[in-house]
Amino acid sequence: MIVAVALPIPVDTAFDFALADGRPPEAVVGRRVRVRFSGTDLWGIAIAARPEDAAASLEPVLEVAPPPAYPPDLLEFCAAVCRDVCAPLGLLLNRTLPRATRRSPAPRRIALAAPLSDVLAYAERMQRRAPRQVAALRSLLAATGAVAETDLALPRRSVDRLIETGWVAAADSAPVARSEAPWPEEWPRRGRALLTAEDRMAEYGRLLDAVAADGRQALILAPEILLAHRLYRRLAHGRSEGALYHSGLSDGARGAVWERAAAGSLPWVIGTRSAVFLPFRDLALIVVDEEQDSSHKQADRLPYFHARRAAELRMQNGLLVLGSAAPSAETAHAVRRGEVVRAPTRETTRARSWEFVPPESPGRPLTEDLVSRIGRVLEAGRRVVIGVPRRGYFPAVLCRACRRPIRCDVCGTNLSVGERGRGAACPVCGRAPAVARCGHCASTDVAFVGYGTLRIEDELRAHAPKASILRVDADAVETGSPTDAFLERLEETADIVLGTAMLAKGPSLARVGLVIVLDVDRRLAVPDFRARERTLQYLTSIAALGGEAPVVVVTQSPDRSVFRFVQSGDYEGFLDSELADREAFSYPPYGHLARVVLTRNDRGRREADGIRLRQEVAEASVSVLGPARDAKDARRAVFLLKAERREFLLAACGRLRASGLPVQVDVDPDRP
DNA sequence: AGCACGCCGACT
DNA sequence: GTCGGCGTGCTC
Repeated sequence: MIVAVALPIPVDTAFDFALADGRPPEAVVGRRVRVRFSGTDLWGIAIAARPEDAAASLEPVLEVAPPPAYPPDLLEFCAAVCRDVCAPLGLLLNRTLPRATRRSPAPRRIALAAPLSDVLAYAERMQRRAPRQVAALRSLLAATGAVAETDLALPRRSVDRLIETGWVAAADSAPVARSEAPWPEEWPRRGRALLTAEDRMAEYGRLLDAVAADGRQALILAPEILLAHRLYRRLAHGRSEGALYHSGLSDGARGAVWERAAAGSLPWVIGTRSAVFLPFRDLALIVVDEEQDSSHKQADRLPYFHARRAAELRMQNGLLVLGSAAPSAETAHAVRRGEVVRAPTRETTRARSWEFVPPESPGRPLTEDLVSRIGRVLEAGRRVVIGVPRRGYFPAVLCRACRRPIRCDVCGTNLSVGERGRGAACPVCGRAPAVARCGHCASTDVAFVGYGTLRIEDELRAHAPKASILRVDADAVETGSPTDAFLERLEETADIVLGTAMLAKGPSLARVGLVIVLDVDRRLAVPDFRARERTLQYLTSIAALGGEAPVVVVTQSPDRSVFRFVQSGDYEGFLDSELADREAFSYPPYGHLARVVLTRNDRGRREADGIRLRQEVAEASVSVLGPARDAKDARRAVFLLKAERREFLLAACGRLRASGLPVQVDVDPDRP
């Protein structure tokens, strides 16, 4: 048998190896296999098997791992996702499948997993060498369907061996406990629907119960581990048998969920984007919660895929629910085209008052009026929520003479002041020069400029010394993933909660009397065609933290149209103007983008390759923008490919990847 | 992604 | 004369 193996390397081809241990193809396709490749041992995923050709003299498959494994339909889905984003399949397959671990024994039901004629031939051959395995096979041949392992009265090892070699598979374990919940009549059973209520939890719960009542499976995707945990805590209450799944779990824990999903004994899973690749048997529902959140896009490593789009590809025979109080332009566009239906919204948007006020001065956001309002709110026993755009103390250090930023001698990053009472330091390499000196005019007369969470915290302490203040930013939550304990503090103790964008993902808080958003202009000035959309979404979610509390937004230009739409709650009006803008420049959802990063040390070669890159695309229906300089890495030239039709864009990306140019391709980038 | 090969600058 | 830097190309 020749086995095609997808290796964990960024190439599009699978590599062929030979396997001659007599096992059937079903027992190797989808499994992890070990092979000798380019001088080293590598684990890959077997994606196909075919009978041996006469001439083939290939390296052998050295080892076939026991389950978890990919069922054939899941391999096909993974391939479809990779085709959709022009990414190498081998990386996806190898990063997604949990590694096999020794699992605690659980009672199993097993069934034959290969054609009867093959089983008979194998039993014949193995009669002497493995009599107990053959005995098990004969019992299964005699039975109709699955058999409880305990009924075979054979050593567990023999059955393990049969499962490992693929002759036998774990069958559906105990049937899923069925609830009586009927399918909610206002929900379609298939297609795509948008749910815009601020609190969507109860609706998700009803849907989970309805899916369980049908004996099918449901998946809820959250943009981050923390949010998945929060959904799980609220939805698992009173519902047994479900599971949480994300990349932060151990291989053992992920493998256990994987196997339960494959066996069909798992009615629901709540997880992050990797959960879309679980081997569900019969998926009736996928919910993509906070569908507008860019964390649904895997942007840090290949494959660069978006969980919302993967969920669309995955959901063939059921309902896809997109949940968001402020949907993405992509989803809103699909609603207008009738591809997505609006789900019933039980709760109308909360009535809340919005004010847009200018700061005291550019460097001093809190006006006297705001300070006294904060005091009154605290005195009334209510809390204040404050959104600050940056962490640290002074985000910028400028030369007073030439107004240029002071840069780090070592890495060239602009210096800032990260902690109170400290001097300027490099936020990247940590270097703190004894004397900050301007690299341009050599002046040592520098100005500390702007404000971050720490400086606002200091100011508030001065104004309200008795108030307890909780700061939510990357420094306060350390590893970037707030713990449950941290969230409890957020919910219970603080009079003033202030934080960066991280705060907007927090749980809604009780007793809030005022929400303040500082320097929203910074968000609107980001060079990203989604800046307006993202700003509106940020305002929506931070306002939701405070329930019906009034919101004060500090901005230098209170008359911007986006604020008018926020104030009147006219989200549809905002979308009209936003979609018109996107259409004018063929941005998503009217056009498709790919971000192509070309990395080359030598400037001359980089420029020559840039020209070659344009030649490789050479397609009238795909425009190439750039190269733009990468802010962080001078060796990288960034191009943006834009096309109205996706197939042309994907074809161009495919040519680029095959061209040998040192490029990385990100289809549907979350930023331009 | 690794890993080996190959071609150019600073050392014993 | 070599050691080792990176740029290039290949892997069943």
